[in-house]
Amino acid sequence: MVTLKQIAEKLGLSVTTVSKALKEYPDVSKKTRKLVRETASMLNYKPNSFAVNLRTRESKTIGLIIPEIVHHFFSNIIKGIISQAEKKGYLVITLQSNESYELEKKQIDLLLSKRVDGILISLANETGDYKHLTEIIENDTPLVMFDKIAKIIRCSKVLIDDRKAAYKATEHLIKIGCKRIAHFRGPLLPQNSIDRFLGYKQALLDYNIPYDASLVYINDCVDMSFEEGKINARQLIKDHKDVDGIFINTDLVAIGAMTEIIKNGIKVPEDISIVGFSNWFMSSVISPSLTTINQPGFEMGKKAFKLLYKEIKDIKKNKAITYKDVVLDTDLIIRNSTKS
Amino acid sequence: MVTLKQIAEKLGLSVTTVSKALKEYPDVSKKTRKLVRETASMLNYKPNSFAVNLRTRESKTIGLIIPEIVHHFFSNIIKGIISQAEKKGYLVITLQSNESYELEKKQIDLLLSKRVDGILISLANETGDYKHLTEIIENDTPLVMFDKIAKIIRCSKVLIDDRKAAYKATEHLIKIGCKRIAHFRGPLLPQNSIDRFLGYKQALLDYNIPYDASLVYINDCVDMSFEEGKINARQLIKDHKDVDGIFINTDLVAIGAMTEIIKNGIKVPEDISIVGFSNWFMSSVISPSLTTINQPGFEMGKKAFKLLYKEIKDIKKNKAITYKDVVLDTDLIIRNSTKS
DNA sequence: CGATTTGTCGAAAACGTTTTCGATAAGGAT
DNA sequence: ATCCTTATCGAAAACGTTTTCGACAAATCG
Repeated sequence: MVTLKQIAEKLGLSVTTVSKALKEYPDVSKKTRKLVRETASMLNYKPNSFAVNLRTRESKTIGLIIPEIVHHFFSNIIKGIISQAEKKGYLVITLQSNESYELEKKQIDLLLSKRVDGILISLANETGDYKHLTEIIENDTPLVMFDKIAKIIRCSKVLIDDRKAAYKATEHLIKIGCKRIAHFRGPLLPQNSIDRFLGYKQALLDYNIPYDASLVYINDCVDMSFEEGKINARQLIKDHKDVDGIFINTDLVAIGAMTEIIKNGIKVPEDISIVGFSNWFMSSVISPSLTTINQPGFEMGKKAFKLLYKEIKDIKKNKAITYKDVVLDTDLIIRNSTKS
Repeated sequence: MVTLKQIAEKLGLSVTTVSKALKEYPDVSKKTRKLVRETASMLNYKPNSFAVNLRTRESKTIGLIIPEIVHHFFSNIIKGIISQAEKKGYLVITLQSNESYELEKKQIDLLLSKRVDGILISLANETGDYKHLTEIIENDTPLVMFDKIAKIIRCSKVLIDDRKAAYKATEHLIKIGCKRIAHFRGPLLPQNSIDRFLGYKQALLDYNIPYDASLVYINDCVDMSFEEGKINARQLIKDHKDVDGIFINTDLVAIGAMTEIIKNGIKVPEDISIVGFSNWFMSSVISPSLTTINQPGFEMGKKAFKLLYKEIKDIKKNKAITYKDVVLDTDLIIRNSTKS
């Protein structure tokens, strides 16, 4: 590996001058600059980033912690983050918390000890304690949370308006004539679940439909799976013969529920209309195609990185950083699982 | 940030001794070791990884280049890689080539200049020239290719037996009684396409079914999309009224084709049986569910990292590295898009 | 012509580790 | 007493950059 020193010796210059020549310093003549440039590219010189990191105290690398990589929404976010980071010359170290609080903690420690320039995180469902997050901030490492956030933590956040989205979804069911609308809300803890539930409830309220707690199905297992949808659907069919609409937390669960419902001879959307959440690709492909809420994953990733980038720059300039909450809007995508 | 020097001064020791005490060197007394340990953890000391990297010439970080992140198979691979890397104390920098040769080249440059300890790559479809790959090897950076590989390059590879898998798929169609079997092979270049095509052809040969080139549909656009399947299917229906089976390069395309076929009043699997490739999650969920080939993405990722890890260790010990080709087996998953 | 500015360069410190090689003292053996 | 081992520590070099500060010559100015 060729170093500055080698170039310097070859040209009879000092390391200082060579370094300066390569970085547009004004106090080196055009002639030597050209000379240095040429031999550097001739020898295929690449600055040793370890040394640069040590000297400049930054690594041009950020950390990303996500609950689950194999997930249409999240992988879109990852893609958005990486694409934006690359534009600004940053690399992304990705870790998966597997929805585990313990892992999340360990991984934050790992990233901090690697001295990444900033951290992007979407919280695990399990996470209820935030000491590990405040540790990031105390470490003066910029932090931006997205999607699964903790409201208490003082940092920038980018999220979608789950409440509004759930409201839209439920409102749609109401407007097409549903009277008894169930809700599969998934786990209890995460803010997303709560907000979606609140949106659902608000819509019922606004349209004078009585709220019935027995129509809300909770699943506290960690992963929101296809099976979960089936189980809930089976239970729902048994419990409530009169349900004519369901708003479901996730497309995957919705698809599970829909297949189970259809298997039981109930027609979708004629007997029961279903609205999902996330707009997974497959939702447009199954039959009947699923009415759902589109979450802009790619945009969310891009935005999250942009916020982080700004904080990194601000911290370097010793400017006070201002925390922003960015709320991305969602679209209701009407397909064939809801009657028209 | 607390450094070795600060601990040393606080205890009236030298930096050397502190460093040794923290790393189980034998020439430091148990008493001082304990003392150093305690104050280090009290002060929340974390070694500056920039300095460690510079000194030890390794970053405990590897690079990963993948054509497309938002993809069930690939994101499973990523997950496998990251999970295995984490076990060994390695972090993963992920980049996406977007199926572009130029980007791929740039990203390899980026990773090399970051001095990652090794590189894992799945080639872009566009890539036909391999100079950037040999550059990695000349750089003494371990390289392992997976899935989309270049046979000529001397490095370890992990791949699935596309040929055998395609053979299995085609054989299945033959055994259930199909006589005129079409093949949507996707783009021309990548080895996967070629091998799958060869497997298809071999199966026909072995079962004495004449090969008809007009039954093979090629798509040279870069992304294998849902639309592509529809277009091909439309063409196929027009060209050949007698086709009773299709083996399709990718589940996504297969699903596109299937919806188009059904839309045209042709019954699946009664009139035409369809076999896909990849076992995307959604394939089990659509109706009719899709018979397909299961690609073990997670295992592939794990295996790829394991190979890379071994090479990294061997290079450090100056041991000669031996290149391995690992072939992972696939399963035919029979569902409802093929008659029984 | 002396004084000052401008244009080029290099010495040296610093970033925080790791590791080699001695140094010293204490203890044991002879 | 001398010699050798053993245990414990530290000085110093090295990794390869970046950046500050000063040195020197040449050019400009009054």
